[in-house]
Amino acid sequence: MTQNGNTSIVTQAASLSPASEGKAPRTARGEKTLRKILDAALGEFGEKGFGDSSIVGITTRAKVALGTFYTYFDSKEAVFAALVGDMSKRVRDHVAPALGGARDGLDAERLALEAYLGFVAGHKEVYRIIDEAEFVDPAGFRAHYETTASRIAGRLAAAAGRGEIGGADAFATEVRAWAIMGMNVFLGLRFGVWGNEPPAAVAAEVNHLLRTGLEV
Amino acid sequence: MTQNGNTSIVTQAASLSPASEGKAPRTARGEKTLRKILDAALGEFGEKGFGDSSIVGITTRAKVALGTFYTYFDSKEAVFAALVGDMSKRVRDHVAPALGGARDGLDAERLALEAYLGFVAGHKEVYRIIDEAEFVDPAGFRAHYETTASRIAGRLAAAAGRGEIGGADAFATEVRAWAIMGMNVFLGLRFGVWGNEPPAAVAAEVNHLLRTGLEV
DNA sequence: ATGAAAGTTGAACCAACTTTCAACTTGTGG
DNA sequence: CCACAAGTTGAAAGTTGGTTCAACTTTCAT
Repeated sequence: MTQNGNTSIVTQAASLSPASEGKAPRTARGEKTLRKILDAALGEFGEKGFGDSSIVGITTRAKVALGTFYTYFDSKEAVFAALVGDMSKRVRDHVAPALGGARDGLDAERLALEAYLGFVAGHKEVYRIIDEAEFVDPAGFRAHYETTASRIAGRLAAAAGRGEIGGADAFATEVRAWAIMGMNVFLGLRFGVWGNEPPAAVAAEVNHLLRTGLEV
Repeated sequence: MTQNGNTSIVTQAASLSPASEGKAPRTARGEKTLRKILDAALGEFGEKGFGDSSIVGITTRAKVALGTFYTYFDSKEAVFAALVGDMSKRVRDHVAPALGGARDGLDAERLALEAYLGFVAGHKEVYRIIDEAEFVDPAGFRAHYETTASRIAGRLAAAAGRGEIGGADAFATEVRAWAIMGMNVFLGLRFGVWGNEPPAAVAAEVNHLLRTGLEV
């Protein structure tokens, strides 16, 4: 339940290996070790949270010596920050392709929520890392949500441009974007992390709300 | 900016002094000390976050000896949990009265958001404590949001009963409630904690969305 | 007034981590 | 095939901060 079958979620994140300043691996061996550490860190942080995690815990999981950790990172905070970046990208990369078959702007939001809920259910650790970033890596946290909100706002503006939804100035658009993002995140917590209700059902209900509102 | 003028937000929370099991104060003096510790803890946690806070930091702020802390609490986690309970109640107590003059069910939600935004702007520490509870006091965190969601769901059900909004089964009502709550929390972060846009403007925009949706 | 209960104090103890480092191993380019 | 750079190792030093406790002070009921 805690971990997904795939051992290396980080590995999939291709080239980007954001180690600490001036600590990038220079050989294939080093790169492999760095990945092992990142994977282990994801597991450790996801399971225990930042506070109860330790570097020994990470290196033990990664099956490398304690000192090796410092070859790639300056501190516990640094690995965490690296992970936040990776996870942020990972969520984006999972949701983006789902928008392809959208019939209109609001359908895109429905698909986005559905994809997000599915992702969260399968990767609770990722949800947790991003949430905890508020306290461990505030800059990364803020960057993640501001980027996400901008993306939503962009979609809304496009839909407004196509005459699908009511137009709005910059302020109203930002309010709408943050509202939608907040909905998504909390629905992810309730129906993805805590419960496991079918994403499509949740997304459908939300889409109805988004389209026509609640008033009779 | 960090702290509000009022020294003792906890003090206002009247009687409830949720110290650790079997550690309730039995005299007036003890009660006063407990309040000093709770106030200091709120300041410490709100400023530094749980991880960077220390019990020495708390007792220093409270101007009591280190050992005194353990007269009322079993651990750092225990004070935090006590605070989460207090803060949860505090938010509720600030929002509830604002609903009084609502014209209808959805107007109540508008007023609730407006009151919440105002509260958050003035008490960023409270927002932070509740958010960090996800990792320090998961049970308290969950209780807070489940309670809040139930309250919103109750209001929606009542509005539906009065024929103001479209009816919905239990599932749909819960989805709606969590969606509204998520919106509120994220708007609180963006426009209350990070920015300070006028609550009324934000709430008005959201209410429009909630009433008639985005579709033209 | 008085003694038992409640509360306060802070030095000292201790467990848990982070971080460093000098020796050792592996891989690779010339 | 050799030499040097890159990477790895884990014991040990160093730090931090939570928790304990026995002595001391204050409160309050009788």
